[in-house]
Amino acid sequence: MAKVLTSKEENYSQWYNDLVTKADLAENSSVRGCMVIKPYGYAIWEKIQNILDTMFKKTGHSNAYFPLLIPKSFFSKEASHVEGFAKECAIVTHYRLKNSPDGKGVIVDETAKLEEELIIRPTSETIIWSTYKNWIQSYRDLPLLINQWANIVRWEMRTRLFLRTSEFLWQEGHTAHATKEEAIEETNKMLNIYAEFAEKTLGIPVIIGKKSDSEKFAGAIDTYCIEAMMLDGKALQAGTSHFLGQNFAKAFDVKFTNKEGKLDYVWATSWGVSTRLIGALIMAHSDNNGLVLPPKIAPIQVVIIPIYKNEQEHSIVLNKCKEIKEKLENVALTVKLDDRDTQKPGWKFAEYELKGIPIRIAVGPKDIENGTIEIARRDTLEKKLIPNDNFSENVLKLLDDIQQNIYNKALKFREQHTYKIDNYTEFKTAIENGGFFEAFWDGTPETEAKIKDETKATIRCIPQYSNDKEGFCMVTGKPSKKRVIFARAY
RNA sequence: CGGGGUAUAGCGCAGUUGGCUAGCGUAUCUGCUUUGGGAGCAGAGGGUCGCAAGUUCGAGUCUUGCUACCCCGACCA
Repeated sequence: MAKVLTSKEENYSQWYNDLVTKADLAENSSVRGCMVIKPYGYAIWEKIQNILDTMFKKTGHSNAYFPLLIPKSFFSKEASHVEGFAKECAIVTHYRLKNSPDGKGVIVDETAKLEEELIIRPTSETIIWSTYKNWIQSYRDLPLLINQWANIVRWEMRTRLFLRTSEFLWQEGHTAHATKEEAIEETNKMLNIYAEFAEKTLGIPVIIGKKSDSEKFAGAIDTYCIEAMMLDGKALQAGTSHFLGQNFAKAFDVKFTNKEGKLDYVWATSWGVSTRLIGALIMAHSDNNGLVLPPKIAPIQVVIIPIYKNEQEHSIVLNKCKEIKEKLENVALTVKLDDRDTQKPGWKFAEYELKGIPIRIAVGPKDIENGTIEIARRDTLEKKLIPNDNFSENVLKLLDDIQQNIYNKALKFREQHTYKIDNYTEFKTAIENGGFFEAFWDGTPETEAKIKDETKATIRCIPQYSNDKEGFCMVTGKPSKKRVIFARAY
């Protein structure tokens, strides 16, 4: 087979870039740092949207849409929020262009300067909370459970397709509650939804935990996250959920009358996942032949390729393929029949492997004669012949197997690259090869900064679930309540 | 914003001490043969050599300036 991808052993980042472009997921645009998401990549995003959206609706959330542009003054209302985002905001200053005097193109019309400059949203807390102020008066208006699917802009220094781009797509949930407990419960609920989605649908095992103060969202009391391990041993934050306390309610004066008739500030949460999940999907499962997609997220689950020598064989084989397609569609699978005669079967095999289609079915004259079909699975690259009657059940079962196998493989990989470590000198060496390191930390920002400075590793999260006893910080030797996860991260 | 690199056909690249008609692979188009793992042969089309100025009889090649992009840092989901 012709080699189209750089192997991931040879150059991991190049492998990733090759994969994204060759599998036709996305490409760089003429705007620096912004990507064009191509139809196949966007189809994956649509699957992510559909499945998550259903989960949000089931838990009582509704979608709404807030503006792209936010008055600059809104930003200064919550101190740590401004500080966190100020350095990466795009600003709209004018509203009109005019013909350039030299006749070459257009220039900004300086007379059309905005009274108040507008910020292109890097996140929507401020515009949303300024709106919620008018929506909430009484405990009867609560909880307010809103989500929006949107694009946002953060002016990034260095970008990579899906993992970090200046503009990206995401969903952001913003909820308001009458009590602290209820808001905390919401924060956890959404975090668990993300974890379930990552594991069950994307086949990516995640560690659920809490961020240290330095990694916290600007404006949050607590930030929780799910962290996944990529195939190079680096960590990727796959979703976040924030308990915002009353910070934004106070900043935007959102008060309600409680059951006792007293005025109080509401309690808030926000939570989000982005197109970065597509990057996670790629780097969690793929191999040197291309993308490997879990069946539940694959835009096409089964591809059928007819094989024939002449027109007569073609019509017989094609009829069989159509019959197979129909049967599989009857059991709710998404199936593509690739009957193009402009490409040869071998070319198609390689192409659909590159694109990560979970199952490939090939039908040729020999199969018709023997009453079989050839079925190949993408995750293991195994091929086998199965009887051509009653194959639907086989296919369904195989898809389940693939989904499970992809998850198991990723989990095993993470376990093999997760280490308990108590000695900082050993840590400094070991971190070079990637992986997650469970280590005791004294809980101080100083120690955290020292480790980051010396090793580029950060605390990915303080895990929610662990059965560790207390110990001593690997750097300072001070007492520590539990182990935290250190890793280098995307 | 620092340090390094690149810019030649859609994509990936070569082009020597300046030398006359700018080439290779791949993709594209046409025809024939092929079709169970990225087909073969024959032919064809496709270029402001990043932009601007300079040196020269002559510049893809040398000089200067500019611009864009990539990689490594700082910043970040």
